[in-house]
Amino acid sequence: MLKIATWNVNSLRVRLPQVLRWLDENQPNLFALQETKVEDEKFPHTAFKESGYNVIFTGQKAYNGVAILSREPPQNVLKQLPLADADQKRFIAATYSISNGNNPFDLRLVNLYVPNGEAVGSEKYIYKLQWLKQLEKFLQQEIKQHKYLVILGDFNIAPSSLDVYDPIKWEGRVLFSEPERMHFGQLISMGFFDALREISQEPNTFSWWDYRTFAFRRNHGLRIDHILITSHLAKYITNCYIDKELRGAQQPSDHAPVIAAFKDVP
DNA sequence: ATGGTCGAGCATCGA
Repeated sequence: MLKIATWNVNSLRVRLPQVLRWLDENQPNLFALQETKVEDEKFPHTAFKESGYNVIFTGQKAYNGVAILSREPPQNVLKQLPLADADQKRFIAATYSISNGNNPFDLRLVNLYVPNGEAVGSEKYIYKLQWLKQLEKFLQQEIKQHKYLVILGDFNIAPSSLDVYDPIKWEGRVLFSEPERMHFGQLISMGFFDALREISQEPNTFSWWDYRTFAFRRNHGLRIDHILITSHLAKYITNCYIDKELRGAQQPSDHAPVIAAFKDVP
């Protein structure tokens, strides 16, 4: 049994009690976090060690920042997307030896905080598309080298109209524009599987709701947080779901965690 | 109706 999860926490220091409680209750092997919004010197690593988790992170003041909590120790850690902006801390990857009964295998985990893009046509939008292009170049190499490869995090892309509460209103807007969806489709044609869609085709399954306009209460959300897996893992997936409970908690992140579970690989 | 609310860190920016 292997459990992998991702959550955009929107400030790790504010959400730390929620992260620790969620870890204790769910016991994932691997937990990817985005928008930690904390410099490395101020990262709260001791709290995770006390919970029995290894942690790797790369962050900066006020914006961005990613981390991976893991039961297994990290190997071959990479803290930057090659050929992308090194000033924005949006990428961290590592390899983990998964026990898998008595038949261990190496799993490569790539944790992303894809640029938001602000508005279609803006400078930030162009930066987002360039960043995604570099990601695809990187993953074309990575997928050759790693049989068990997982790409997860906040992609800031809703892949299809099933993933948007009002697709007509959202058509052509940032997070749901055609070029962004094409990039997501590129990852699928590269050989990745959308873990949630391996389990369920339900519409209105969202991972992010705007803080404004009572969006969560009205389920006005988008599914922009994803777990992508190679076919070798897709064969053994047993469950994938979004834990909406945390979004309804006191002082919530605007995102909810996504969780995927796998049975042992023969 | 181009608003609204968070978080970081102290005026505004980013989402």
